[in-house]
Amino acid sequence: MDADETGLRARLVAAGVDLVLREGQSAVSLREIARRAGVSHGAPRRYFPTHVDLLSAIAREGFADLTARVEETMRDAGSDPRARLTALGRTYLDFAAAHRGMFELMFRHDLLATGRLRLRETSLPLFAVLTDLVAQLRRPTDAPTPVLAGALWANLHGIAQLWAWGSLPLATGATDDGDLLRAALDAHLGPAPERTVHPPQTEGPCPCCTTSPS
Amino acid sequence: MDADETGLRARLVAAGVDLVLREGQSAVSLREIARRAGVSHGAPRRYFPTHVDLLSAIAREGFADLTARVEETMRDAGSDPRARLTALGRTYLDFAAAHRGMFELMFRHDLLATGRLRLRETSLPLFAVLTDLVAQLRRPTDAPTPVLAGALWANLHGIAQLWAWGSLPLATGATDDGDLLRAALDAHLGPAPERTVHPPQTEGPCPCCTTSPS
DNA sequence: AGGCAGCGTAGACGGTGTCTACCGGCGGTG
DNA sequence: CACCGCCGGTAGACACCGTCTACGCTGCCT
Repeated sequence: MDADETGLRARLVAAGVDLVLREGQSAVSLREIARRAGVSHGAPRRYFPTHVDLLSAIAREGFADLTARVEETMRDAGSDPRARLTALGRTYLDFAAAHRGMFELMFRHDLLATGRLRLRETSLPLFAVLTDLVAQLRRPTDAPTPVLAGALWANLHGIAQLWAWGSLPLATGATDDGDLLRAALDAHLGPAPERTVHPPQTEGPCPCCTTSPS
Repeated sequence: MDADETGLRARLVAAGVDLVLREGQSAVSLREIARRAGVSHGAPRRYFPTHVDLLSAIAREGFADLTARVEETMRDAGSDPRARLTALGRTYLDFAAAHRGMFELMFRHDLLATGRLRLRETSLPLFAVLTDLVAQLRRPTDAPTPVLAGALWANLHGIAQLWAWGSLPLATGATDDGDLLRAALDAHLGPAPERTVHPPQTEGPCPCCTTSPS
Protein backbone atom coordinates (compact mmCIF):
# COMPACT_ATOMS: atom_id res chain seq x y z
CA MET A 1 0.00 0.00 0.00
CA ASP A 2 2.99 2.19 0.41
CA ALA A 3 4.66 3.84 -2.53
CA ASP A 4 7.50 1.44 -1.89
CA GLU A 5 5.14 -1.42 -2.36
CA THR A 6 4.40 -0.60 -5.97
CA GLY A 7 5.86 -2.69 -8.71
CA LEU A 8 9.52 -3.42 -8.88
CA ARG A 9 9.77 -1.59 -12.16
CA ALA A 10 8.88 1.74 -10.58
CA ARG A 11 11.11 1.05 -7.61
CA LEU A 12 14.05 0.44 -9.89
CA VAL A 13 13.50 3.65 -11.78
CA ALA A 14 13.09 5.57 -8.53
CA ALA A 15 16.29 4.10 -7.15
CA GLY A 16 18.08 4.99 -10.36
CA VAL A 17 16.79 8.55 -10.30
CA ASP A 18 17.87 8.91 -6.71
CA LEU A 19 21.28 7.48 -7.50
CA VAL A 20 22.02 9.65 -10.50
CA LEU A 21 20.89 12.74 -8.63
CA ARG A 22 22.97 11.94 -5.60
CA GLU A 23 26.07 10.27 -7.00
CA GLY A 24 26.22 11.17 -10.64
CA GLN A 25 26.14 9.29 -13.83
CA SER A 26 28.93 6.85 -13.12
CA ALA A 27 27.08 5.45 -10.12
CA VAL A 28 24.06 4.31 -12.07
CA SER A 29 25.06 0.72 -12.60
CA LEU A 30 22.51 -1.99 -12.98
CA ARG A 31 23.75 -3.91 -10.01
CA GLU A 32 23.87 -0.89 -7.72
CA ILE A 33 20.31 0.04 -8.63
CA ALA A 34 19.21 -3.51 -7.93
CA ARG A 35 21.02 -3.41 -4.60
CA ARG A 36 19.29 -0.18 -3.61
CA ALA A 37 15.97 -1.58 -4.66
CA GLY A 38 16.66 -4.61 -2.48
CA VAL A 39 16.60 -7.21 -5.21
CA SER A 40 19.17 -9.44 -6.84
CA HIS A 41 21.23 -8.20 -9.72
CA GLY A 42 19.29 -10.24 -12.22
CA ALA A 43 15.89 -8.92 -11.27
CA PRO A 44 15.92 -5.74 -13.37
CA ARG A 45 16.25 -7.85 -16.46
CA ARG A 46 12.62 -8.85 -16.10
CA TYR A 47 11.59 -5.25 -16.84
CA PHE A 48 14.56 -3.76 -18.62
CA PRO A 49 16.19 -6.15 -21.05
CA THR A 50 19.29 -4.03 -21.09
CA HIS A 51 21.11 -1.49 -19.02
CA VAL A 52 20.38 1.15 -21.65
CA ASP A 53 16.66 0.51 -21.27
CA LEU A 54 16.82 1.22 -17.56
CA LEU A 55 18.95 4.30 -18.08
CA SER A 56 16.50 5.54 -20.68
CA ALA A 57 13.64 5.13 -18.26
CA ILE A 58 15.59 7.14 -15.68
CA ALA A 59 16.37 9.84 -18.20
CA ARG A 60 12.73 10.03 -19.20
CA GLU A 61 11.95 10.67 -15.56
CA GLY A 62 14.44 13.51 -15.76
CA PHE A 63 12.65 15.01 -18.74
CA ALA A 64 9.36 14.66 -16.92
CA ASP A 65 10.84 16.40 -13.89
CA LEU A 66 12.23 19.23 -15.97
CA THR A 67 8.93 19.60 -17.80
CA ALA A 68 7.06 19.74 -14.51
CA ARG A 69 9.38 22.41 -13.19
CA VAL A 70 8.97 24.47 -16.32
CA GLU A 71 5.22 24.17 -16.15
CA GLU A 72 5.25 25.22 -12.52
CA THR A 73 7.44 28.15 -13.44
CA MET A 74 5.02 29.04 -16.20
CA ARG A 75 2.17 29.07 -13.71
CA ASP A 76 3.97 31.46 -11.41
CA ALA A 77 5.38 33.70 -14.12
CA GLY A 78 3.23 36.59 -15.24
CA SER A 79 1.64 37.01 -18.61
CA ASP A 80 4.45 38.89 -20.30
CA PRO A 81 5.95 36.48 -22.84
CA ARG A 82 9.41 37.87 -22.43
CA ALA A 83 9.33 37.47 -18.67
CA ARG A 84 7.95 33.98 -19.07
CA LEU A 85 10.75 33.08 -21.44
CA THR A 86 13.31 34.45 -19.02
CA ALA A 87 11.82 32.34 -16.27
CA LEU A 88 11.92 29.30 -18.53
CA GLY A 89 15.58 29.84 -19.26
CA ARG A 90 16.32 30.34 -15.60
CA THR A 91 14.62 27.05 -14.79
CA TYR A 92 16.56 25.26 -17.50
CA LEU A 93 19.89 26.56 -16.28
CA ASP A 94 19.08 25.87 -12.66
CA PHE A 95 18.03 22.34 -13.47
CA ALA A 96 21.25 21.62 -15.32
CA ALA A 97 23.35 23.09 -12.53
CA ALA A 98 21.49 21.38 -9.71
CA HIS A 99 21.20 17.99 -11.38
CA ARG A 100 24.29 17.68 -13.45
CA GLY A 101 24.26 13.91 -13.48
CA MET A 102 20.67 13.72 -14.60
CA PHE A 103 21.15 16.45 -17.19
CA GLU A 104 24.13 14.60 -18.58
CA LEU A 105 22.20 11.37 -18.68
CA MET A 106 19.29 13.00 -20.46
CA PHE A 107 21.49 14.05 -23.34
CA ARG A 108 23.75 11.04 -23.65
CA HIS A 109 23.95 10.42 -27.31
CA ASP A 110 24.05 6.66 -26.98
CA LEU A 111 20.71 6.83 -25.21
CA LEU A 112 19.25 9.23 -27.71
CA ALA A 113 20.53 7.08 -30.57
CA THR A 114 18.58 4.03 -29.48
CA GLY A 115 15.33 5.97 -29.59
CA ARG A 116 14.30 4.54 -26.25
CA LEU A 117 14.09 7.99 -24.77
CA ARG A 118 10.99 8.59 -26.84
CA LEU A 119 11.94 12.20 -27.32
CA ARG A 120 8.72 12.86 -29.14
CA GLU A 121 6.85 12.34 -25.91
CA THR A 122 9.39 13.70 -23.45
CA SER A 123 11.24 16.69 -24.79
CA LEU A 124 8.98 17.88 -27.56
CA PRO A 125 6.28 19.16 -25.17
CA LEU A 126 8.98 21.14 -23.44
CA PHE A 127 10.18 22.53 -26.73
CA ALA A 128 6.61 23.40 -27.63
CA VAL A 129 6.36 25.69 -24.62
CA LEU A 130 9.46 27.52 -25.76
CA THR A 131 8.28 27.63 -29.37
CA ASP A 132 4.97 29.10 -28.30
CA LEU A 133 6.60 31.92 -26.39
CA VAL A 134 9.10 32.55 -29.16
CA ALA A 135 6.27 32.80 -31.68
CA GLN A 136 4.72 35.57 -29.61
CA LEU A 137 7.96 37.51 -29.48
CA ARG A 138 9.23 36.92 -32.96
CA ARG A 139 9.86 40.01 -35.04
CA PRO A 140 9.15 39.99 -38.76
CA THR A 141 12.80 40.08 -39.73
CA ASP A 142 13.68 37.16 -37.51
CA ALA A 143 14.22 33.66 -38.75
CA PRO A 144 11.14 31.44 -39.01
CA THR A 145 9.77 30.45 -35.65
CA PRO A 146 11.05 26.84 -35.56
CA VAL A 147 14.54 27.96 -36.46
CA LEU A 148 14.46 30.85 -34.02
CA ALA A 149 13.18 28.63 -31.24
CA GLY A 150 15.68 25.94 -32.06
CA ALA A 151 18.55 28.37 -32.04
CA LEU A 152 17.42 29.80 -28.72
CA TRP A 153 17.03 26.36 -27.20
CA ALA A 154 20.51 25.48 -28.39
CA ASN A 155 21.79 28.67 -26.80
CA LEU A 156 20.13 27.82 -23.50
CA HIS A 157 21.43 24.29 -23.67
CA GLY A 158 24.94 25.37 -24.50
CA ILE A 159 25.02 27.85 -21.65
CA ALA A 160 23.63 25.26 -19.28
CA GLN A 161 26.25 22.72 -20.20
CA LEU A 162 29.32 24.88 -20.65
CA TRP A 163 28.51 26.76 -17.49
CA ALA A 164 27.80 23.78 -15.31
CA TRP A 165 30.86 22.04 -16.72
CA GLY A 166 32.99 25.02 -15.81
CA SER A 167 34.17 26.00 -19.28
CA LEU A 168 32.23 29.21 -19.59
CA PRO A 169 33.17 30.61 -16.20
CA LEU A 170 36.79 29.94 -17.09
CA ALA A 171 36.55 31.43 -20.56
CA THR A 172 34.49 34.52 -19.80
CA GLY A 173 35.62 35.17 -16.28
CA ALA A 174 32.00 35.65 -15.32
CA THR A 175 30.67 34.52 -12.00
CA ASP A 176 26.98 34.56 -12.80
CA ASP A 177 25.22 32.77 -15.61
CA GLY A 178 22.47 35.37 -15.50
CA ASP A 179 24.50 37.65 -17.73
CA LEU A 180 24.77 34.94 -20.32
CA LEU A 181 21.09 34.10 -20.11
CA ARG A 182 20.16 37.73 -20.56
CA ALA A 183 22.59 38.07 -23.44
CA ALA A 184 21.11 35.05 -25.17
CA LEU A 185 17.55 36.29 -24.83
CA ASP A 186 18.48 39.79 -25.91
CA ALA A 187 20.29 38.40 -28.90
CA HIS A 188 17.54 36.19 -30.18
CA LEU A 189 14.56 38.32 -29.29
CA GLY A 190 15.89 41.83 -29.18
CA PRO A 191 16.71 43.87 -26.10
CA ALA A 192 14.35 43.36 -23.22
CA PRO A 193 11.87 46.10 -22.40
CA GLU A 194 13.43 48.04 -19.55
CA ARG A 195 10.42 48.04 -17.25
CA THR A 196 10.76 44.54 -15.88
CA VAL A 197 13.54 44.37 -13.37
CA HIS A 198 13.32 40.69 -12.75
CA PRO A 199 14.66 40.09 -9.25
CA PRO A 200 16.89 37.11 -8.67
CA GLN A 201 14.57 34.20 -8.23
CA THR A 202 14.38 33.88 -4.47
CA GLU A 203 15.07 30.29 -3.82
CA GLY A 204 13.92 28.41 -0.79
CA PRO A 205 15.28 24.97 -0.08
CA CYS A 206 15.51 22.92 -3.23
CA PRO A 207 12.26 20.95 -3.34
CA CYS A 208 13.76 18.43 -5.69
CA CYS A 209 15.62 16.44 -3.09
CA THR A 210 12.42 14.84 -1.96
CA THR A 211 11.74 12.88 -5.07
CA SER A 212 8.71 10.74 -4.69
CA PRO A 213 7.46 9.79 -8.12
CA SER A 214 3.86 8.81 -7.94
CA MET B 1 60.75 11.52 -36.00
CA ASP B 2 58.59 8.66 -37.11
CA ALA B 3 55.36 8.65 -35.21
CA ASP B 4 55.25 4.90 -34.76
CA GLU B 5 58.73 4.77 -33.37
CA THR B 6 58.23 7.36 -30.67
CA GLY B 7 57.58 6.41 -27.11
CA LEU B 8 54.77 4.25 -25.95
CA ARG B 9 53.04 7.21 -24.44
CA ALA B 10 52.43 8.80 -27.82
CA ARG B 11 51.46 5.47 -29.33
CA LEU B 12 48.84 4.97 -26.66
CA VAL B 13 47.34 8.39 -27.23
CA ALA B 14 47.37 7.84 -30.99
CA ALA B 15 45.66 4.50 -30.60
CA GLY B 16 43.07 6.08 -28.33
CA VAL B 17 42.40 8.91 -30.75
CA ASP B 18 42.00 6.44 -33.56
CA LEU B 19 39.68 4.32 -31.47
CA VAL B 20 37.41 7.08 -30.31
CA LEU B 21 37.17 8.48 -33.81
CA ARG B 22 36.39 5.12 -35.33
CA GLU B 23 34.33 3.37 -32.69
CA GLY B 24 33.05 6.02 -30.38
CA GLN B 25 33.46 6.79 -26.76
CA SER B 26 32.46 3.44 -25.33
CA ALA B 27 35.29 1.70 -27.18
CA VAL B 28 38.03 3.69 -25.51
CA SER B 29 38.88 1.23 -22.77
CA LEU B 30 42.30 1.05 -21.29
CA ARG B 31 42.77 -2.56 -22.24
CA GLU B 32 41.62 -2.11 -25.80
CA ILE B 33 43.98 0.81 -26.29
CA ALA B 34 46.81 -1.26 -24.87
CA ARG B 35 45.87 -4.11 -27.21
CA ARG B 36 45.91 -1.82 -30.24
CA ALA B 37 49.23 -0.41 -29.18
CA GLY B 38 50.58 -3.94 -28.90
CA VAL B 39 51.38 -3.90 -25.20
CA SER B 40 50.00 -5.58 -22.14
CA HIS B 41 47.06 -4.13 -20.29
CA GLY B 42 49.23 -2.91 -17.46
CA ALA B 43 51.64 -0.97 -19.61
CA PRO B 44 49.65 2.28 -19.89
CA ARG B 45 49.81 2.64 -16.15
CA ARG B 46 53.46 3.61 -16.47
CA TYR B 47 52.43 6.84 -18.26
CA PHE B 48 48.82 7.34 -17.24
CA PRO B 49 48.16 6.50 -13.61
CA THR B 50 44.47 6.30 -14.31
CA HIS B 51 42.08 5.72 -17.13
CA VAL B 52 40.89 9.30 -16.82
CA ASP B 53 44.42 10.55 -17.40
CA LEU B 54 44.65 8.68 -20.67
CA LEU B 55 41.20 9.85 -21.74
CA SER B 56 42.16 13.41 -20.91
CA ALA B 57 45.25 13.14 -23.07
CA ILE B 58 43.10 11.86 -25.93
CA ALA B 59 40.60 14.67 -25.46
CA ARG B 60 43.42 17.20 -25.45
CA GLU B 61 44.43 15.81 -28.81
CA GLY B 62 40.88 16.46 -29.92
CA PHE B 63 41.07 20.09 -28.82
CA ALA B 64 44.35 20.43 -30.63
CA ASP B 65 42.81 18.97 -33.76
CA LEU B 66 39.83 21.29 -33.59
CA THR B 67 42.09 24.26 -32.98
CA ALA B 68 44.21 23.33 -35.98
CA ARG B 69 41.15 23.04 -38.18
CA VAL B 70 39.88 26.40 -37.03
CA GLU B 71 43.23 28.01 -37.68
CA GLU B 72 43.35 26.51 -41.13
CA THR B 73 39.86 27.79 -41.77
CA MET B 74 40.93 31.20 -40.58
CA ARG B 75 43.79 31.20 -43.07
CA ASP B 76 41.50 30.42 -45.96
CA ALA B 77 38.67 32.72 -44.92
CA GLY B 78 38.83 36.30 -46.18
CA SER B 79 39.32 39.38 -44.10
CA ASP B 80 35.67 40.13 -43.36
CA PRO B 81 35.19 39.36 -39.66
CA ARG B 82 31.63 38.24 -40.17
CA ALA B 83 32.59 35.80 -42.88
CA ARG B 84 35.45 34.54 -40.76
CA LEU B 85 33.11 33.99 -37.85
CA THR B 86 30.70 32.11 -40.08
CA ALA B 87 33.54 29.89 -41.24
CA LEU B 88 34.57 29.29 -37.64
CA GLY B 89 31.07 28.24 -36.74
CA ARG B 90 30.87 25.99 -39.75
CA THR B 91 34.11 24.31 -38.73
CA TYR B 92 32.87 23.81 -35.19
CA LEU B 93 29.63 22.23 -36.31
CA ASP B 94 31.34 20.04 -38.88
CA PHE B 95 33.85 18.85 -36.34
CA ALA B 96 31.15 17.86 -33.88
CA ALA B 97 29.16 16.06 -36.54
CA ALA B 98 32.12 14.27 -38.06
CA HIS B 99 33.77 13.28 -34.79
CA ARG B 100 30.92 12.75 -32.44
CA GLY B 101 32.82 10.42 -30.15
CA MET B 102 35.73 12.78 -29.81
CA PHE B 103 33.47 15.79 -29.35
CA GLU B 104 31.61 13.96 -26.63
CA LEU B 105 34.84 12.97 -24.95
CA MET B 106 36.15 16.53 -25.06
CA PHE B 107 33.22 17.81 -23.05
CA ARG B 108 32.75 14.97 -20.59
CA HIS B 109 32.21 16.68 -17.31
CA ASP B 110 34.07 14.06 -15.31
CA LEU B 111 37.14 14.78 -17.39
CA LEU B 112 36.69 18.52 -17.14
CA ALA B 113 36.16 18.24 -13.40
CA THR B 114 39.53 16.67 -12.76
CA GLY B 115 41.29 19.56 -14.43
CA ARG B 116 43.51 17.20 -16.35
CA LEU B 117 42.24 18.55 -19.63
CA ARG B 118 44.21 21.70 -19.01
CA LEU B 119 41.49 23.81 -20.57
CA ARG B 120 43.56 26.90 -20.14
CA GLU B 121 45.98 25.58 -22.70
CA THR B 122 43.62 23.70 -24.95
CA SER B 123 40.31 25.45 -25.37
CA LEU B 124 41.13 28.99 -24.34
CA PRO B 125 43.20 29.70 -27.46
CA LEU B 126 40.24 28.57 -29.49
CA PHE B 127 37.93 30.79 -27.53
CA ALA B 128 40.33 33.66 -28.01
CA VAL B 129 39.95 33.44 -31.77
CA LEU B 130 36.21 33.72 -31.39
CA THR B 131 36.47 36.53 -28.88
CA ASP B 132 38.73 38.46 -31.18
CA LEU B 133 36.28 38.29 -34.06
CA VAL B 134 33.36 39.09 -31.80
CA ALA B 135 35.16 42.14 -30.51
CA GLN B 136 35.45 43.45 -34.05
CA LEU B 137 31.76 42.94 -34.71
CA ARG B 138 30.34 44.02 -31.40
CA ARG B 139 27.89 46.91 -31.48
CA PRO B 140 27.84 49.46 -28.68
CA THR B 141 24.54 48.26 -27.30
CA ASP B 142 25.65 44.64 -27.12
CA ALA B 143 26.76 42.90 -23.99
CA PRO B 144 30.42 43.19 -23.03
CA THR B 145 32.68 41.25 -25.35
CA PRO B 146 33.42 38.30 -23.03
CA VAL B 147 29.74 37.78 -22.34
CA LEU B 148 28.79 38.20 -25.98
CA ALA B 149 31.49 35.80 -27.09
CA GLY B 150 30.58 33.33 -24.38
CA ALA B 151 26.94 33.40 -25.32
CA LEU B 152 27.78 32.90 -28.97
CA TRP B 153 30.12 30.03 -28.19
CA ALA B 154 27.40 28.44 -26.10
CA ASN B 155 25.02 28.86 -28.99
CA LEU B 156 27.44 27.19 -31.37
CA HIS B 157 28.09 24.44 -28.91
CA GLY B 158 24.44 23.81 -28.26
CA ILE B 159 23.65 23.65 -31.94
CA ALA B 160 26.55 21.31 -32.51
CA GLN B 161 25.45 18.96 -29.79
CA LEU B 162 21.70 19.02 -30.16
CA TRP B 163 22.01 18.74 -33.91
CA ALA B 164 24.51 15.93 -33.94
CA TRP B 165 22.52 14.14 -31.25
CA GLY B 166 19.40 14.40 -33.37
CA SER B 167 17.27 16.48 -31.02
CA LEU B 168 17.23 19.65 -33.04
CA PRO B 169 16.35 18.04 -36.36
CA LEU B 170 13.50 16.33 -34.59
CA ALA B 171 12.30 19.45 -32.81
CA THR B 172 12.61 21.95 -35.62
CA GLY B 173 11.99 19.69 -38.57
CA ALA B 174 14.98 21.25 -40.25
CA THR B 175 17.30 19.24 -42.43
CA ASP B 176 20.25 21.60 -42.50
CA ASP B 177 22.10 23.04 -39.57
CA GLY B 178 23.12 26.00 -41.70
CA ASP B 179 19.87 27.74 -40.93
CA LEU B 180 20.54 27.45 -37.24
CA LEU B 181 24.10 28.62 -37.58
CA ARG B 182 22.97 31.66 -39.55
CA ALA B 183 20.22 32.36 -37.04
CA ALA B 184 22.68 32.24 -34.18
CA LEU B 185 25.13 34.59 -35.84
CA ASP B 186 22.38 36.98 -36.90
CA ALA B 187 20.99 36.96 -33.40
CA HIS B 188 24.20 37.72 -31.58
CA LEU B 189 25.81 40.04 -34.09
CA GLY B 190 22.93 41.52 -35.98
CA PRO B 191 21.78 40.54 -39.45
CA ALA B 192 24.55 39.79 -41.87
CA PRO B 193 25.20 42.58 -44.35
CA GLU B 194 23.24 42.37 -47.60
CA ARG B 195 23.02 38.61 -47.70
CA THR B 196 20.00 38.28 -45.47
CA VAL B 197 17.45 36.43 -47.49
CA HIS B 198 15.14 34.65 -45.16
CA PRO B 199 12.42 32.67 -46.84
CA PRO B 200 9.09 34.22 -45.90
CA GLN B 201 7.31 32.77 -42.94
CA THR B 202 4.90 30.16 -44.15
CA GLU B 203 1.98 31.42 -42.11
CA GLY B 204 0.20 34.66 -42.80
CA PRO B 205 1.15 37.63 -44.97
CA CYS B 206 3.73 40.08 -43.77
CA PRO B 207 2.82 43.55 -44.99
CA CYS B 208 6.11 45.10 -44.04
CA CYS B 209 8.04 42.87 -46.41
CA THR B 210 6.22 43.98 -49.52
CA THR B 211 8.56 46.88 -50.07
CA SER B 212 11.74 44.89 -50.06
CA PRO B 213 13.57 44.75 -53.39
CA SER B 214 13.85 41.37 -55.04
C1' DA C 1 -5.10 -31.16 -6.85
C1' DG C 2 -2.37 -30.27 -10.65
C1' DG C 3 -0.31 -27.44 -13.72
C1' DC C 4 1.44 -23.34 -15.12
C1' DA C 5 2.98 -18.80 -15.81
C1' DG C 6 5.07 -14.84 -13.62
C1' DC C 7 9.06 -13.12 -10.75
C1' DG C 8 12.87 -13.12 -8.50
C1' DT C 9 17.39 -15.79 -7.12
C1' DA C 10 21.91 -17.37 -7.97
C1' DG C 11 25.73 -18.65 -10.49
C1' DA C 12 28.67 -18.38 -14.57
C1' DC C 13 31.14 -15.87 -18.28
C1' DG C 14 33.83 -12.45 -20.41
C1' DG C 15 35.11 -7.68 -20.00
C1' DT C 16 36.93 -3.70 -17.34
C1' DG C 17 40.09 -0.60 -14.16
C1' DT C 18 43.32 -0.91 -10.62
C1' DC C 19 46.91 -2.96 -7.80
C1' DT C 20 51.05 -5.69 -7.06
C1' DA C 21 54.69 -8.87 -7.79
C1' DC C 22 57.89 -9.98 -11.09
C1' DC C 23 61.61 -9.70 -14.75
C1' DG C 24 64.70 -8.51 -18.35
C1' DG C 25 67.87 -5.32 -20.01
C1' DC C 26 70.62 -1.17 -19.29
C1' DG C 27 73.93 1.99 -17.39
C1' DG C 28 76.82 3.33 -13.62
C1' DT C 29 79.99 1.97 -10.01
C1' DG C 30 82.96 -0.90 -6.92
C1' DC D 1 84.23 -8.03 -14.56
C1' DA D 2 80.63 -8.50 -11.06
C1' DC D 3 77.13 -6.17 -8.96
C1' DC D 4 73.31 -3.35 -8.18
C1' DG D 5 69.40 -0.39 -9.03
C1' DC D 6 66.31 1.48 -12.05
C1' DC D 7 63.24 1.76 -16.03
C1' DG D 8 59.69 -0.12 -18.72
C1' DG D 9 56.89 -3.69 -19.67
C1' DT D 10 54.56 -8.46 -18.31
C1' DA D 11 51.27 -11.18 -15.92
C1' DG D 12 48.21 -12.45 -12.46
C1' DA D 13 44.85 -11.22 -8.97
C1' DC D 14 40.85 -8.66 -7.34
C1' DA D 15 36.41 -6.51 -7.36
C1' DC D 16 32.99 -4.81 -10.17
C1' DC D 17 30.26 -4.67 -14.27
C1' DG D 18 26.45 -6.26 -17.94
C1' DT D 19 24.52 -10.25 -19.84
C1' DC D 20 22.90 -15.02 -20.06
C1' DT D 21 20.86 -19.21 -18.20
C1' DA D 22 19.12 -22.56 -15.07
C1' DC D 23 16.63 -22.94 -11.14
C1' DG D 24 12.99 -22.15 -7.38
C1' DC D 25 9.10 -20.13 -5.35
C1' DT D 26 4.44 -18.45 -5.14
C1' DG D 27 -0.07 -17.82 -6.30
C1' DC D 28 -3.78 -18.16 -9.59
C1' DC D 29 -6.72 -20.87 -12.85
C1' DT D 30 -8.91 -24.89 -14.43
